[in-house]
Amino acid sequence: MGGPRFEPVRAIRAYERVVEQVEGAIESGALCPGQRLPSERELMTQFSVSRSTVREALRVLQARGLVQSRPGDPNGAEVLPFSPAVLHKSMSTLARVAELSLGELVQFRMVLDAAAILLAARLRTDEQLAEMAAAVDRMKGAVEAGGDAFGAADVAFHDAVARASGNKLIQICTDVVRSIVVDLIADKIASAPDREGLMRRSIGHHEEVLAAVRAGDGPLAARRSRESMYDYYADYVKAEERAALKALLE
Amino acid sequence: MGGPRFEPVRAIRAYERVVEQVEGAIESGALCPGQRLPSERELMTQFSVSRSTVREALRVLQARGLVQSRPGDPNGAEVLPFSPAVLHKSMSTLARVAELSLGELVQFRMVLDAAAILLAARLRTDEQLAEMAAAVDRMKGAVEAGGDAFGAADVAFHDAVARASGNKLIQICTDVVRSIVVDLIADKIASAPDREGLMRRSIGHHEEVLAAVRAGDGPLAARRSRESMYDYYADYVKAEERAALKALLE
DNA sequence: ATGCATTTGTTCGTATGTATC
DNA sequence: AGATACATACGAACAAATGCA
Repeated sequence: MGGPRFEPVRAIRAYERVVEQVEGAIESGALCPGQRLPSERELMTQFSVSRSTVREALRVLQARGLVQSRPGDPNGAEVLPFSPAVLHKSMSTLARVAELSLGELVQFRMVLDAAAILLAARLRTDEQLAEMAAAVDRMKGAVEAGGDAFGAADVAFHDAVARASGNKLIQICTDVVRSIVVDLIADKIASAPDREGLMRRSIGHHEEVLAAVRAGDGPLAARRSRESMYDYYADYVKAEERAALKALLE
Repeated sequence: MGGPRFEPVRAIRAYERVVEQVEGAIESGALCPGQRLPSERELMTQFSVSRSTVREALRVLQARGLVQSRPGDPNGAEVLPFSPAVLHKSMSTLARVAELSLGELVQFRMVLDAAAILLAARLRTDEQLAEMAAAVDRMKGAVEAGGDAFGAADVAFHDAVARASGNKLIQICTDVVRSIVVDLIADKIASAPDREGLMRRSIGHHEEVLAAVRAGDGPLAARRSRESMYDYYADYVKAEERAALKALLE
């Protein structure tokens, strides 16, 4: 019994090996953001493959957000710093293709934002607290000025909170999911009947959260954050999904 | 003031337009998983571009996990059902390139797993509860049998919980982050001094969580889940990061 | 500011291995 | 087994864009 366990030999495409090598060089740090890859013609001699193969590999690397090539650039493709754009893209298609409901997305935001705020309440610096307060002030100013900059100020607040949480993964994921949710219902928000009232109530919620963060009361800040999010989005969530959201409000 | 706001005209590559059209057809539902794209030669006539351009577009679509092409297949590329593989890939590179620390990953798991368990405690069916109990039983059996199947049973438990949460996004993200964490420290776990003791203590934690789920006490289940995860992973996290983890234990 | 050389974007033709009928 | 259609891969060529002398 037993015998040697042979791996099934799946045909590795030529371009895949090129991708693997370049990807490995980037992830190992041998290639740093800002550095340039050799030109396509140079790469084809180094890997001894054709130009078409090199180009297919470069397209894949570009789709993964690792490199970027511009036409005519004598320096070759540029190695990019990490950006959550690819993560954003794959989560967006996940939301569409895997049929994520708005309720699931909002619920995810309630979980992650509350966690970020709980951590921020305990780990924040005074400077970060000032950023949050400034964002809330800008939200107030936006209401007076007609509400155009309200969304941006709201994003700034949540981003300041996410950064203060000290967890880059939380920061990136909250940002990605927030923008997806906003995309889904931007039109509905814009055409809401009592838009100014919604904004004022949202500001009140944010001030309550901010006060709890200032006081260092993480659990209270988290609870208020969940309530605020529920209050703001519940109307747009299908009725049968609201129960799942309420389950987070204890 | 104000004038017409012109968009910067970025040169759209030919392959990008092919990608956009096919991607749109898939996301709009015009192309369903299992269906086949036209052959490359057919696509080049339909889009009136060359073969290479079609191929580069197909590479990008493949990198995004939307289609898959096999050599010699008379039917052309296959439209794939959504898989979190791309999400997994981009989060993995995020973990490496953006220098996510183990502490951040574990903290993220503590947040998401606790949320999943809180929801599961309130929304689970009896059948799902039985699945969780069965998984814990298998963990026990694995310890007797030498610990080989312990990890798989542990995964099965957390997967059952995530499914019972009713939130596909939570389910996918917990799975992705769990596998990344496990990859990072699989060797350290395997060579732990008192491996059997670790497993037994982990089983005890899982039983406590399961009891709280059975009793429908979500907050208790969530707290026990966070404690369990902290207890299991804290040793592998850098000392200066442990404070951030403890902030979640209130 | 103007060419010039080089690079990428794109096209076309061809050869090869492979899967299906 | 053979024919057909396919994907893979190579190579040569031209246009557009870029950087540099």
